[in-house]
Amino acid sequence: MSRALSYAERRKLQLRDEIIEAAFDVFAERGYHDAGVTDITERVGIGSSTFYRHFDNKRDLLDAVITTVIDRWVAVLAAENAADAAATLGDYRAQSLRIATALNDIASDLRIIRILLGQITGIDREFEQKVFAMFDLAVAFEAGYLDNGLQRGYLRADIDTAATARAVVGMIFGTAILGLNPTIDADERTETSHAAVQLMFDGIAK
Amino acid sequence: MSRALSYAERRKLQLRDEIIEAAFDVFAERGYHDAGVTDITERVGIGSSTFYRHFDNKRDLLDAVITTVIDRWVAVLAAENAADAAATLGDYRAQSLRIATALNDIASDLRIIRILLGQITGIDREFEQKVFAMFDLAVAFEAGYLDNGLQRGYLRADIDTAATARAVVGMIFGTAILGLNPTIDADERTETSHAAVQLMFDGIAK
Amino acid sequence: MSRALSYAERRKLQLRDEIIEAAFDVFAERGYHDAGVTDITERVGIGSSTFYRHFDNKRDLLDAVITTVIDRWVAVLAAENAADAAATLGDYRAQSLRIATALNDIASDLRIIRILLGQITGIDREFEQKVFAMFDLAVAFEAGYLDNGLQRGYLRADIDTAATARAVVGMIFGTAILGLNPTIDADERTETSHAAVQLMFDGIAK
Amino acid sequence: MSRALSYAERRKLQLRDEIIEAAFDVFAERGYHDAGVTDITERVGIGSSTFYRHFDNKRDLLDAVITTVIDRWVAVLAAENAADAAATLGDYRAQSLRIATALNDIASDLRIIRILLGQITGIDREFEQKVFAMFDLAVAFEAGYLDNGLQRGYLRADIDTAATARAVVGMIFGTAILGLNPTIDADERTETSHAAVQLMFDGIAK
DNA sequence: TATGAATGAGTTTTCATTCAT
DNA sequence: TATGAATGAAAACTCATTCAT
Repeated sequence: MSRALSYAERRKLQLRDEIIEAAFDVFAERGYHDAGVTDITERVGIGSSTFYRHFDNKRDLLDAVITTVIDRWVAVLAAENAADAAATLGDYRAQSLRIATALNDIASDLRIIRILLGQITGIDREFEQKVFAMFDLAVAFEAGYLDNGLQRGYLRADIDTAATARAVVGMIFGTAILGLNPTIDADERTETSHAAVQLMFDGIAK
Repeated sequence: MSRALSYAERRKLQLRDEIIEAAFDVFAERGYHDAGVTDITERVGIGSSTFYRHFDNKRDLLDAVITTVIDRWVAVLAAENAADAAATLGDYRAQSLRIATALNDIASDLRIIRILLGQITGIDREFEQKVFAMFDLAVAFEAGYLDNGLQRGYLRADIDTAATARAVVGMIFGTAILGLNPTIDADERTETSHAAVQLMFDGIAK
Repeated sequence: MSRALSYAERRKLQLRDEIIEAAFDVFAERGYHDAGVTDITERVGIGSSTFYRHFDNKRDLLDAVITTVIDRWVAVLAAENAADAAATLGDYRAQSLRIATALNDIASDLRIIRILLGQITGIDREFEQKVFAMFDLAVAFEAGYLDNGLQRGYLRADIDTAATARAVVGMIFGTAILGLNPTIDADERTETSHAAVQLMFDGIAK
Repeated sequence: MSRALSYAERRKLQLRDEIIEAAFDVFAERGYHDAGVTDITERVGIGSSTFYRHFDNKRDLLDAVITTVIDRWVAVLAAENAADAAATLGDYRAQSLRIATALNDIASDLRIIRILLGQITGIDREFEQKVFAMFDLAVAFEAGYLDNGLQRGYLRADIDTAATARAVVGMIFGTAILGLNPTIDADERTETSHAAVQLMFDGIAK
């Protein structure tokens, strides 16, 4: 049983969170490489070396940032984690819309997309692997849903669930990246999200 | 009529191309920021300053690289530029498969995806804009195809062509990014591509 | 009323001054171009990048150096700034000797002459302009003295005060440059200074 | 007896002179350090390595330039080399005016002043020594004239000829440097020159 | 012989991280 | 504990000089 945190300890955790929050801004605005540690500490209003009481180094901060983000994504997926929850096509469509909406909410914080999806290959291999692991997880979830739908018989029998799961997940993250384009506004992002769900279920053919 | 190039001029262009080719490797392997100019010149087997006879600076080289790439992508799209070419759903499906296959061929050079899609927000705003402009172009093409299909009457009347075009293009580039994952092999990438086309036309619903 | 400086602020200003002082040595010994930033930081005993906490760049340091010097020169001239102070030829001769002695004292720090007069056209146009502006100021002062002497009637009526002022100022700085010659010792510099004053007032004709 | 030069030899010497002439422009405009070898070769219209057929290196070219200049200065002084030529004050004054005019003519080519007097301490010790040697020579000449005048009895008996010679030579070169100031025009330079001669003989006192 | 492409040593400058206060 | 001054390693870039054609 963990004892209650002392004031100082709570204060420390809070400052850590403030740093992470500032890092969201700065990493998103300038990109990881261009973002200076002092850019972040100045935004928080602390001295630059205080940063090192909370993180080992700049790379460590990025880890904290993406862990926070990935946890949130995974939570959304996990909230719907009963792969066999959808008994009918209607259930599944409703579930998919819930997920799409939830993910869209997260993605509406464009900083996250900029940091996580915008520089996948621009940091280092470890970073890449983390993002790919998240992709894998999403694909596994999606494949589970599709397999369930096949078993239940409400999906086409001829779909390759693994490949289709990748296509669906690719569409989710791909549209999120397109949504970074400043020429696209929030409404258009929502419309795109809905179009993606319709595409997924019904396709475009008459 | 441009006169024939002298030997020296051809030699110069050839070296320029060798540098660009090496940059494909190095930028893809290490990312733009981590790639040193000397990493590239060493791979070509030239002195570091020779580089500067061919490019103004490292950033200028990246421009040459992405221009090369974007030109190739656009050429693929432009090769199918008759938006009204597809008279029937079958035509359109065939056309889409051709494009998907061509893009997949390009994307099979994973270096391109790593450089162009892997660090969109990690370089600078100008780089971002170039990639987004390419996305816009692809979306405009796709929307044209869809509008044609609507007019011809072989597509569902209820689709939002703009939003659907974004969903389709997002799927294309999104699956390309997923394809960077080393756990995915070339066959799986092809399967994903086919699944994407099927998804697009028929959806998953029975 | 400016509040007292904190210890850290004083420390910072002191280090800045130490860098400037080292720059006097190094710029004088090696010339601006040949002087490396590390030559200066090593002399101060600091790391090379510490320099950049105090100056924007090497050129900025030169500005600080010459500003310091020009301020000193101007202070000497300004200390005698009452152009109409000399009522008689004797007064004026005494005043001229005072100025000559004061300038000679400054010029005895040969580093100053080496930096300021030794590379007038060797840095950039901005540097040139600053030195020329200082010359102009000296000429204006001198012309003021001469005009006063004409009015008071103790100078030859036929002198062209503007041209003569340039000749006098040219002599001052010209002899300072000759004084850089290592074959000339301090005594000879003083003698030259006195000869210059005598020349100025009496000429050489019997 | 040197045999006549072949065409090729004459051509080579001519090109050498063209390079020197271009160097006058470029060294004067940009200063020695900022002047690139290619700036000079481009002005001549030759390839950069052709330069090295005529000069060992960039520094060697500067030597050729200043040797040319110093030779010209010395020729002017040597043209008047009979130190005992002036039998009367009038003779000497006339001689001084001739020298002043001749030097002024040379100095009207401001490039020379910019190169030779503008960066005395900005190149290296050898350059400095050459300029100082030229100063010494001029001082020795001037001291010879003054000694002659003393002996002949047409100059003040109380002048320190060595120190006065330095003052006079300092005035000559000092006013030449002031003349670089773009606010001073050719007429003013001539007036300054005359004022300097008058100052030298008569001083300013009534 | 003349060329200009290639060279690499050298310099300035940046920034994540450490340390003295 | 918090600070920010100090650090030094690293990297882009320049240019006098050489070399292959």
